[in-house]
This record gives sequence, structure tokens and C-alpha cells, in this order.
Amino acid sequence: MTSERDFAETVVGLCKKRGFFWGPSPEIYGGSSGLYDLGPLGKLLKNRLESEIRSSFVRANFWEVECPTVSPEIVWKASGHLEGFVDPITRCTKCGQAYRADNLIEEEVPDADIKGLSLDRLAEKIRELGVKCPACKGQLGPVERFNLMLKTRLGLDQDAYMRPETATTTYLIFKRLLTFFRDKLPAAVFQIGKAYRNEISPRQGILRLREFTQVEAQLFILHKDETDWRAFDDIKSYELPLLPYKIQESGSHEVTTFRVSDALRQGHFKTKAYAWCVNLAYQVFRSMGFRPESLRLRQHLPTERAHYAADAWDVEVQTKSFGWVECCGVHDRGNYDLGRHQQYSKENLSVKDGNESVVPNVLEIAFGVERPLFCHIDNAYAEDSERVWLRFPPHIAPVQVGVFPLMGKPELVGPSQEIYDEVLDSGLTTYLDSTGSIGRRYRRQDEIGTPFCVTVDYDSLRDNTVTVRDRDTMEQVRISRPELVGILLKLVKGKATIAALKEGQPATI
RNA sequence: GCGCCCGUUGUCUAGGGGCUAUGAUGGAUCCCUGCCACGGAUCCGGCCCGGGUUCGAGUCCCGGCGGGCGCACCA
Repeated sequence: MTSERDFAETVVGLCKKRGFFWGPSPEIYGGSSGLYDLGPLGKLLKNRLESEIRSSFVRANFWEVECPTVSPEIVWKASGHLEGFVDPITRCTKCGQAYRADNLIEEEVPDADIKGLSLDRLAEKIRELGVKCPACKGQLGPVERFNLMLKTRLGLDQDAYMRPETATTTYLIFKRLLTFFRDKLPAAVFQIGKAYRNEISPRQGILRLREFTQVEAQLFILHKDETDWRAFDDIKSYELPLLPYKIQESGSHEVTTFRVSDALRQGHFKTKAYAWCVNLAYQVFRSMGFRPESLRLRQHLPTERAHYAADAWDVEVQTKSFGWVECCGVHDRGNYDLGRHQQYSKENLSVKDGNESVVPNVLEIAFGVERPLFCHIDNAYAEDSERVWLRFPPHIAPVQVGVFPLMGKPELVGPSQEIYDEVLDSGLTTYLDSTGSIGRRYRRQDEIGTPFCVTVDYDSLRDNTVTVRDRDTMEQVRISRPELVGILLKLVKGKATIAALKEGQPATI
């Protein structure tokens, strides 16, 4: 545990030092917890992750939309967030300790039936059952509501809230989407954008934020299509690392690799469409560059599920800082959301299913970007006796190529500048550095995870070649200038390796 | 929100009433340097914020903000 914490501190220290993230923000005013700034490298990394996420969903036939981050109060009344996205809090009148009223009652009187009680009824219940403050046995005060949404105002007098999830704002445009999809379901849409949660006590740095970037994909689907989902056939033989709730209940946390079709047959997933979504969530995380060994899919225990959810699986990433970190939820939201918005807006949000008019169901994949971002840095961290480096997969590394003259001599700096411009033009994120010793420059790039460094030396001037160095092995290979950009692009895409390029080349560089 | 501990250059850190706040690392400029933190010169940068005690406060006290751990919370 202590070593985990030390590790987290080391990683966070590196992140602050090198410009991945800073905070809590605003630092010069002392900071406000749960708010962080992304530095240049963190923003590059986040952009790379988002672009992988985006192309994964696009490949799965999802279409991207963007909605406002603030919506008027009525939306959140309809969605249930105003009522439901709250904690009923009560305080001890003597010692001031605050408690979740419902949890407290359940704890003290396990048989009490308090599901869905109003705040006043909860307070009544506390009196009735004689529940006292567990800390000092003092009298408990009235039950108050603590809403986790950030409130704001539109114009002079319209109450509004920052969205606590992007999903709801996607549902609000369902009619428009239906037209866009030519009145045919399934319709698959996703959104990447900011969401806000007024966490009571954010902890664990960038893992629990009050403002964060959410990715939420919605599959609008008819009930009959959930069990008969054609795309399932494309992925049925894929293997997934699963931790079903039944295994967890038996006290084990052992992951079993299942073929998707076997997991379905054995009842771990209820429908083909839901299984397909769980697989998609997993593949999105693979596309971000997480290794299979550090990923698992964990099913929620029935007791931890949200009340509306028929089933819930999470994608979790293993870290050295915080153990397994929940990064993504896959939810069957049924037709709760569309049904509520139909009711509150009086708009018809149903579709034709044969002769029937039905409100479609929604399957959702939801995650924040900052968690995978941190997990990636955590997973990438490596050190040995002589250096610290980040082993990012090349395609997500913030800076992809470093370009150096062997020494800061004009005859080497000039060509380096030309190469830098050329590599930059190819779309790769590139950094030119001609100061200090060559070793120091390599180490600087190692520490921010740059996978490849190009060095211009005196042989370069003679035979028009440069060396390319591999971050992880520190090995180098000599490449002819005309081939350089093409090879770098292949290296970054993982379609070539330094080791393979070295084969058949003379040992000297 | 509660309890315990903590807050010193960009990062890591010494110092717990007394002259100009310690060291490492880093960064900048220059010299050196024909491939992995070489060396030399010069320079840059810090006591979280606000009150109080004191002749004098990184240092002691109070409050705020922030962090760690535990509790609670994480729809």
C-alpha cells in the first residue's frame, strides 16, 4: 500500500515536472480540489486518446455529436438528476458529523424499508426508529439534499445546471437523430465533451474531478434487436478477460478469458447487443494502447448496480498507483431516459416497431478521458539505475519524434532544422533540441516518452543518412534521408520496429 | 464533511524562534563535447494564504486553502 502511494507520488511528480498536468487549479490562488490543468504534454496525450476513441466508435458505425454543457432545469427534472442525483444528508446537532441519511438508517436498522422516501419521510423515519449519531449519540438534524450538479443561471432568471453527464444531452436530440438516421433503428451516436460533478470530497488527484471530459456512446435500439444483433457475429469469437459477479461473490478476483459467444451462452451477458457493447468498450481501450494484461471487465454485483440497470460491466485498468481503476461503464439504460423526456417535453419520442409505437431502449458505453490518461502514464512509467522513461505505445506518445544535431555546430544544426521541418510536415509531433550533450537530450525525451529520436552526425553530411534511436532499447539504426519520414511514420504506427530495421545492417552506426 | 498527519525554488529535500534559508536535480547563456544525465564559467528560481504571539516567525498559535491516510461519498 505504502509503495503504491510512493509510486503514485513519483508519477504525479513527473507529471508536474514535465508538463502533463498541474493542480489543483488555479494553483496561484491556492487551488480548488477536483480541478486540474493539462499542460502541453497532457493535452497532446489526451488528444491522441480522444482521436483513437473517436476512430474506434466511427469504425463501429457511431456518429459523433456535440451538445451544450449547460441545460435548463426542466431537463434535469425530467432526467431524474435533480431528484435522484442527490445525497440525502443529515448532521448531528451535537458534534456536527454529516451522514448519508439513507445509509445511516439502513446501517442502524437493517430491516427498515426506506427505498424512495422523501427527505421529510427520511427525517421522520430517523425520529421513529430513534437513530442517533453513531459518533456521539447526539440528536440528528433535518435531512437535507446535497445535489451533485453545479447550478448556474441563464439570462436573468432561468435556473440551469451544468450537465453531470453528456448522455442526457444526447437524448434531448433524439427526434433530430431519428430524422438523420432516416427513421431507422438502431441509431448509434456518441459524444465527447465536458461534464461536471460537484463531488463532496474529490481525492486521488486527476482520477476524481469536478470537471472532466466524458465519452458517452448511445445505441438506440429496439428490444427485439437486442437479442438478434447481427453485428454480434463479427465479434463472437473474440476473447475477453471477464470477472463475472458470481466469481466475485465466491470471494475470487480471478479473471477468466471467455469467448464472447461462450460468455453469452453461459449467461454472463443477457443479450447479443449488450455483449457487443461490452466488447466494443474493451476494444476502445485496446485501441488506446492498453495492454491486454492490464485490462479486465468486471461485472457489478447486484448490490452495486444503479436501480434502473438490468446489468452493468466496467472496464478496469490495472495501475501501480491505485490498483485496479474503474475506467468505463457499459449500461443497459432501458427506455427510462427517453420515456421520461417524452413525458416531460410532451414530444413523441417513440418509433414504429411493426404496428406498435414504442420508446426504444438505450445501451450506453460511458467513460471519462482523464482516467485512462492517468492510467497510461502510470502504466508507461519505467526506471532503472540510469534513467527514467515512459514507455508509451508510439502512436499515443505526446511527442513522437525528437530531432537533434549530434552537437550544436552550425553544419549539423542546419540539416537538423530541415529534417525537423520535413518530419513536422508529415503530421508527426516533433521536437528539435540542439542544446547540451546528446545524452542529456536523449534522456529528456525518454522522460516524456518520445519513442524515436533522429540524430544528424558528420556521417550524415557525407552519405545523406541519419540515425534513429529507440527509446526502450536505446538501439540505433542508420536510415537514408529520403526514406526517413516514411520509416518514422511506420515506426509510429507500429508497422515497423527498430529491431527489424537493424537486421542486415552493419553493427556500427 | 469529520478525525489524524502534512504544506520550503519547476521537481525532490535540510532546517522546528535569531545575521544573506540547505543541498540535489532542473532551466538559461557561453565554453567544451564525433552518440547516451562528462566537465568548466556565469546566471535563474522557494518558505501555500491571512491574522495573532514576539524585539524578531518557514519555525509557535488561530483560521482559510490544498495534500495524504482513515471514515463517509463516488447517481
